[in-house]
Amino acid sequence: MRKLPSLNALRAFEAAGRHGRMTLAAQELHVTHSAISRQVQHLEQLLGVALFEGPKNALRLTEAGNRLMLGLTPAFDQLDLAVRSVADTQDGTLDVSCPGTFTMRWLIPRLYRFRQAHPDIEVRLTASSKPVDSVRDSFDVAIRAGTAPWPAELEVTPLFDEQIGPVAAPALAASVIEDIASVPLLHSRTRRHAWADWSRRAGRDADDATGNEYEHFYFMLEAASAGLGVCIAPWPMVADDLRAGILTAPLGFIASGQQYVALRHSRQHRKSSLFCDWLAGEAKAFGLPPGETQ
Amino acid sequence: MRKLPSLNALRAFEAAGRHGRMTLAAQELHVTHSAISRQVQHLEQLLGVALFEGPKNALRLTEAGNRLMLGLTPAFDQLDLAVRSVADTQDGTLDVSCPGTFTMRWLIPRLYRFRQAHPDIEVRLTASSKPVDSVRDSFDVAIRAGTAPWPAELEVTPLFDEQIGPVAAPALAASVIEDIASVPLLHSRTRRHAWADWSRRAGRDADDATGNEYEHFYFMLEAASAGLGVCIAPWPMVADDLRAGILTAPLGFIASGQQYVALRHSRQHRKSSLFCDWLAGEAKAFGLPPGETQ
DNA sequence: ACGCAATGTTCGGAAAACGCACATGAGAAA
DNA sequence: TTTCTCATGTGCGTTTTCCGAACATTGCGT
Repeated sequence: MRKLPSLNALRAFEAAGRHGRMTLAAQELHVTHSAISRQVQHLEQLLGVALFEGPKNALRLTEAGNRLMLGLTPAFDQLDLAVRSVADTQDGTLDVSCPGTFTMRWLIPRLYRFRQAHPDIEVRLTASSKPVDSVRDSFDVAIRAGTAPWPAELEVTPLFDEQIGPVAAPALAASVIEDIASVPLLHSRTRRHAWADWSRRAGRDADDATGNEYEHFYFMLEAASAGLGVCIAPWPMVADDLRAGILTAPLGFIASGQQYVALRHSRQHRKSSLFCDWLAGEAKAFGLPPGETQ
Repeated sequence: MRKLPSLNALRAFEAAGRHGRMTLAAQELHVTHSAISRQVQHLEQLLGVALFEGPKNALRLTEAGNRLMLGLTPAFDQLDLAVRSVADTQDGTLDVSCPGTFTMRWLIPRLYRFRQAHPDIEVRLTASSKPVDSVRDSFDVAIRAGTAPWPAELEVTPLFDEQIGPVAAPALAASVIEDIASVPLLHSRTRRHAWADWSRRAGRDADDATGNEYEHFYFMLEAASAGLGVCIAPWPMVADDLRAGILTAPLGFIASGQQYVALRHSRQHRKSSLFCDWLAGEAKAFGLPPGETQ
């Protein structure tokens, strides 16, 4: 049978023992030092032992105080963990898993608007493109490009269909239109079949990629912006560069057959819901590629 | 940074979840069911999730409730352990380490008086005669016979000097007085030199023990009581038998040079202090052997 | 000696926690 | 179907806990 003294007093003592100063504990717990002082004294009275010793301006834990700290700190940590695992409030952290380039090219440039709308929510981003494991992965929301079916236990928020097309620096636009084969066809290691896929969907002869291979999609895009060639890119990834005139899409965009979606646990989690709703809104406002035909 | 809700509400929920009934949780925590009900509801509001579901008379934990319980129960157990490890109050358990025969012959016959005086203290006895290791041994109080110096970090309460002398059944008293060598000199394995020590201190010729050897002092005493011989015994161990006429000490008692003491940690532990004070009182009331000359 | 920082103490007020009385709902028994 | 019992829920007033503010005390550094 447990016999616990005032939990509030235990919490105050633990904070004071951890900080070594009652004023710091008071700051952590958002009370005055005198409240901490009284709680610690109250606990000493309840337990019948001194927990601090030494002069006022240089308090030290007693041996009993040290021993109590050994148990209290992990116990309160565990309470905190337990509470965090179920709390569903409108503040706190939100873990978002997202492909790296999408994070950099689309999400991060827009995330400030979510922070403005929900300043109490701290969004933590993790780069990942791998298939979602709803049991093992510890995300709140995962953004992915792919095709249905999505894991049945997750709630799916569609963002936009993926549109792909050749993009290059504006100086290469005429060459691309006249004879695309005259321009180096850049590709990335992660999407080696990008050109073949695009050709098939665009109804063109299968073109092999003749230009350099880049380890990351982001590097390939930078090469294209620098005029080193033309590459196949999804519309969301290059939309801002197109609008800025850094890149151009001489042959337009076509659907790739994949879709961007946000996935979250079906359990009603307010922060996840808020985030997915916000994503959907941003995707809608994002619009379609210029001259999109299908 | 921890962010903990009302600890009181967490405690109420944990008890309700463990018992599966709010009324039982109320009993455990010595409040009414309505207090538990309100605390659980308050916690549900703070966390933003339901923790119980189902009809009033058959509440079940929700999935979130179950998950919270997984963390809360061990955390509260740890808080309890931590508090118990330092609490020094006037109730609870007291661990006493004591030589086995002293336990049986002196302490146990008197312990009921300590229990009467302090019904909230549960005394746990451990038999041991080995030298006290103040760091490794987990006793609150240790009773030992020996000589100074005692370990410096322990507080010493003297109980009585050890007085030893030959004891036998009353039927053998005359023989012992007339010619002690005519009676079997019993000894125990643990004190093989008892007769030689006594002889030297009594100013007699060194007598070798000629009687049976007994593995335990207690067995040897039983043999003496049964008239099988005479043995050397400390006064406290045989005082009650002498008073009852079961044994007699024809040649009286002399100091053995050893002392019985109670040892406890210098730290102010109330139960230990209470116990040592009581021991000292009982030792004083115990008195000296009859006809004690030195 | 003085100033500063840290804790300790007292008092009154605010907030949390509580008991009590009554309400509600579900299941069992008549 | 009705009634009873048991368990939780709700509202109100009371009690207890907790707190801030103001002041006191102590030790250290200048």
